[in-house]
Amino acid sequence: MAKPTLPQGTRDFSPDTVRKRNFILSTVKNVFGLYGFQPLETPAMENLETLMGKYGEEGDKLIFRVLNNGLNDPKNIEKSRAAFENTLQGKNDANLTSRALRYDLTIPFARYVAMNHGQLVYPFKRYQVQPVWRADRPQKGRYREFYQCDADVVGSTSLMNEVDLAMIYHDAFTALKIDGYELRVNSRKILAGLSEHINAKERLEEMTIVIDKLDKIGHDKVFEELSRKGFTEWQVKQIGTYLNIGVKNQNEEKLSLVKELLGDTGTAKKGIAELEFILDKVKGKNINLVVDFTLARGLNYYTGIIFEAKAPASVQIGSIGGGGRYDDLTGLFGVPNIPGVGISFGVDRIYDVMEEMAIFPTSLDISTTVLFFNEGEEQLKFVFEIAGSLRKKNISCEIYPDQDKEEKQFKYAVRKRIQFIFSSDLGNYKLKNLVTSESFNFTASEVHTETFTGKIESIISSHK
RNA sequence: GUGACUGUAGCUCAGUUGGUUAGAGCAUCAGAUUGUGGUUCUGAGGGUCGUGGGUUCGAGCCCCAUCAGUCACCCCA
Repeated sequence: MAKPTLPQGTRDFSPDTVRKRNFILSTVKNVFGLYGFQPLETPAMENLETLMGKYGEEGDKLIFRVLNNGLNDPKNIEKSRAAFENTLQGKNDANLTSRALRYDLTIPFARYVAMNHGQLVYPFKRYQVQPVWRADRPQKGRYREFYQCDADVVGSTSLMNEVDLAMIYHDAFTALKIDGYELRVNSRKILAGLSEHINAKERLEEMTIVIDKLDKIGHDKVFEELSRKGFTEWQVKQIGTYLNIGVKNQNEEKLSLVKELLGDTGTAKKGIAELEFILDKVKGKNINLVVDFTLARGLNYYTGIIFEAKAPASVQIGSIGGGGRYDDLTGLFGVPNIPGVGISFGVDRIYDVMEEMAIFPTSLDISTTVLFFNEGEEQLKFVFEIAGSLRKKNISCEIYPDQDKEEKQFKYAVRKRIQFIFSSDLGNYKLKNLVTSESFNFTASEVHTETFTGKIESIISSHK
């Protein structure tokens, strides 16, 4: 038997990690719920056809395909062989692979909306937390299997949806105690306005992709790349003026400067109005919303407001979430005119941020609340009853299964980070808090009364 | 897909210009000690040195191939 290993780019998650991640997810899901979003799940696999062509040429290559079964069935062999030949030519052939693992949550959602658009109640607000798979080559912080956590609202063009989503970011990060996070906001319409302003309307996408790299490669390289792509000196200079506005401090100041620069285009005006609407609505909400004209976001289907959530500068992790508005979610599936806006939380990165800031609640470090030592048949019968009563009170507890040496049972409790142990050695009944080292002793007569479970319960709940 | 680097015990790593029987710490297990908290001591198990070739009297070490992993580019979360 060969050594067991994991497929490239996948991870096991240990109990400690899962507890912490569940804390993040339940906090975020709870906030989604408070804003009227409903949970949705879609299958791990979609028909390959559903996914192909939705993520660009590069994206198609990164889709994990699932091999069909029964290729070697005698009646299929000729078909299989032909399909394989097609595949070698770089074509898809449903006779070889007709299904694939989901690549993101947006396209399956679009597929769901397109399939059910007659039945859905609009505006339809859903959140979805599931793993996705990419056949990318993994590297630091990038995996072939990872979780996405999305919330979208479709069927409404109202900017109140954007306001809600901004508040969701704020409420979730506040609940997680990620102080110092920053929510950047921009509008694609302003970028579109910029492209009109420099007479390069048709090159919006190209320009956006370069601007999006600003954070990583810096102003100089961005200008270089723009020149290399054939933007004229004047155009690059205008883009430079635009990008410099982002350096100014106050949102109002930035808006007035961008009005000066791009106010001559109707598109930019609309974008500015969008930003002003959102800023006005969240005024006084203590939300750290920062207008950032350099924010572009790589994905090209955004058409309006775009968001990016940044981790506190002290942790140097960067983006922990993002999203934006799109005009037409389901057009590709034959159902036109369903606009939407959505956001995503980067769960893995949020985990890293919280780990680095050391802000996970300490209660997450405790696995079981009480361990009952195993000290023989007679005690076992007794503690089994107590354990049962505590569980009914929703207090987690376990009885050590074997009558091992006390030291071994003790070590188990310490290593598993159990908060309390209960032992009854030689008629000396004791509940001990391993976190604070406090002990509570009981006499045999005390222990065998009906109120005893209640006593334990109150000790435990006062130490939470 | 392109490039660079790394593969020695369950884990982290030593291993000299190529030279007897490949080591340490941690972890595991057993025993002893300790009479109340992760102690200490002793011992044991555990390795085809990623795999396959080659050079050599002799390879963990040198050469070639191959596989795996890590990192960077592209792209993205």
